[in-house]
Amino acid sequence: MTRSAVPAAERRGELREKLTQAALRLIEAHGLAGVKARPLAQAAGCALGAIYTVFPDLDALILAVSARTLARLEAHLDASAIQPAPDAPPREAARQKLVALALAYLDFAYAHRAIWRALFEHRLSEGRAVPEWMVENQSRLFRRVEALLGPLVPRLDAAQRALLARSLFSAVHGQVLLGLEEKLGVMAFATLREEVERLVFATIRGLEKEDR
Amino acid sequence: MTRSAVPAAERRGELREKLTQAALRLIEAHGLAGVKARPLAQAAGCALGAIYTVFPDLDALILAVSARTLARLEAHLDASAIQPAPDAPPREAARQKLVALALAYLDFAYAHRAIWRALFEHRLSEGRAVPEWMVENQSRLFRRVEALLGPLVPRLDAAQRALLARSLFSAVHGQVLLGLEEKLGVMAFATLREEVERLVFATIRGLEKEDR
DNA sequence: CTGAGGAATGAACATTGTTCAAGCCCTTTT
DNA sequence: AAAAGGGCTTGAACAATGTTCATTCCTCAG
Repeated sequence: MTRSAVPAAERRGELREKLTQAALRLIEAHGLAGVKARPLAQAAGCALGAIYTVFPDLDALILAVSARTLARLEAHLDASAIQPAPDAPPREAARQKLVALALAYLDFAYAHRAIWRALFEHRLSEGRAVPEWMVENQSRLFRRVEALLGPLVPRLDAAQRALLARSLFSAVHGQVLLGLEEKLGVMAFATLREEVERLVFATIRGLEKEDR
Repeated sequence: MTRSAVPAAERRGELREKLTQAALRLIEAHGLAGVKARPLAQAAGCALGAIYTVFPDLDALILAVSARTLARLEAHLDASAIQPAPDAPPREAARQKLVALALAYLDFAYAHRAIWRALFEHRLSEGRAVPEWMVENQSRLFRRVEALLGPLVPRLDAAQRALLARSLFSAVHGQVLLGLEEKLGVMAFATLREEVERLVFATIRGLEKEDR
């Protein structure tokens, strides 16, 4: 049995951490395509082969970065949650919270463009399954929206609300995605922010009207 | 000067065509990552180096496929346009057309998943500009939406309508994107179709209400 | 018929991710 | 203290890939 001053398990953990950080910085600097084995090893100060002692392959490393990004995103959404006036009617409170959630999502994507993009750009090599903890993490985002829909569309049952939450999230995601894409022509961030707010609000109004 | 039975220019054109078709089939079979130089040459029945006599690199070839995909998409949208009852009020006609447009977009994406995805997955290597004909092609899609917004939000000026069209397109795009993504859990196509219809309709209603 | 010019070819190169035989270092044993 | 054992680390080597370019082959004017 080993009993060195620094246990093997801890050293492995440190290496994992250093590699994850290095990958994160590489993504921020050069996008997903910038994550290459040799620069990674260099940045983490380890041997080329050492990468493969803590990750089965680079895909797994990128997944680790994605997990961290999702955690950061959730923290950001929590921090950005607003507290409507206590005497506001529940409907109005839910509306405000929903708009604030969408804007917080946009803000995060804007502030951390590169790693946010990596979250969605990264496609696993053909035939590899997405780990279920990743699916679970994504579902949590949908559930945030779902929780706010109750007061707005009380006529819908839980299953329909879940679908609607997913749709709403997707719609906002699409706006953020194309809005931040330089490819389609630049758009001032402030303008994009207004557009997201406008569309979310309009959609809520429309949904409420139908539900009534 | 050359004057062979088959002029050089024509042979080049044929090769371009064969390579584009081969790339298209490869994308359909294995996604963007399936577009590799050697299989391409094999499929097109040409030498490896021949690829580089008609395309500067594989990126350009993929762009050629994308151009074709966009053309197909536009043709599909044209073919799917509906003609509302002639006595329907303009507002109602525009609503129906807008919903039909969104559904046609979804249908195309579903029917040609692989090449549709390729349209958006493909990122140019760092620092390369998107050709402006590509930007122009994308803008045409936005303008389709824009044209239908007139009767629905008459209070908005042209610039605001353009922004709104972009937002609407993005929202539908997001729904289609995440809806077809197996990653986030499967969703029956019929359900997705209903969801798109529901959200577009709700959004229109909400927008009209605000505009009134 | 011939040779010059240009076009096509695929071997060779550069850059990747990934593997694994070899060596190093730490622990245990004598 | 020395040596044997064994797991961990290492980076050279391999396979796959995009791209280039010296060579080859073809075409056709003379």
